[in-house]
Amino acid sequence: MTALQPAFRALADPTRRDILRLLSTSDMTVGQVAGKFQMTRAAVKKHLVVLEEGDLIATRRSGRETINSLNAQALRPVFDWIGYFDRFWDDRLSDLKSTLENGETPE
Amino acid sequence: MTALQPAFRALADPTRRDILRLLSTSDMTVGQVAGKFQMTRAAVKKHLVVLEEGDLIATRRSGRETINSLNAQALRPVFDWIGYFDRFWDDRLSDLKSTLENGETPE
DNA sequence: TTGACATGATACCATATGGTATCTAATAAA
DNA sequence: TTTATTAGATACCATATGGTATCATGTCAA
Repeated sequence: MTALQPAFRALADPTRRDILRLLSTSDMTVGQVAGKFQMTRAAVKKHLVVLEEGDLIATRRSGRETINSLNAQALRPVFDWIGYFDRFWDDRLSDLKSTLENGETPE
Repeated sequence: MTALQPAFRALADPTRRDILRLLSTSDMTVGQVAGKFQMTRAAVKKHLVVLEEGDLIATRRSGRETINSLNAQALRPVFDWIGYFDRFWDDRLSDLKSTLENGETPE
């Protein structure tokens, strides 16, 4: 079973969502990420920990620096969970998807 | 701009996500929803308020009952926000979508 | 070696959050 | 008209959360 909760929890904070966007442009050290926000490095670090708990980012050590990188794959289960509801949308993708999965050609 | 925050916040709690799933099967009164969970009606009511703040559910009064119904449309911006990252997934939908949006036919 | 720098860890604080218990108001039914 | 039912409002509580300040540690460079 996929642990959705830590990912959903991590996404609930706007700063953390901004961090994910940032990391989608390039990997960054803790200091580089912190430099983009109006809060202390410690606060940013805490957000990074929550993102890590949600498996939304990966970290690797390089000397005295810790490099944070996006793990977008972990967003997939969240995307799919929400995607369940697309059947209730007016402009939905489900018709398209099922059509293609059946090997048919859309009009 | 779409107010993503109240929706993301509402989705961060597992009980609230369960409530959304419940309401996707049928509209329910507060009491009916509460009957599905191991917590007081007051606690469930609080969750319903948060879901309402996120615009994820709509309510209408019928006599002394309040009927809650899913507003799946409000999940769309959340879905799209996460969908931004699909370009980083191995098995992504973006190629397919852009192809179709250009009126082309997938292979 | 010594100092500067990047990070991590910890203690602390105010507020938000998720829950309960309890009370009031409106409506349906006897 | 009573009485039971459904819901909303409020007070209260323990814990989680988002933030700060501060200190310890490892690593790079002079």
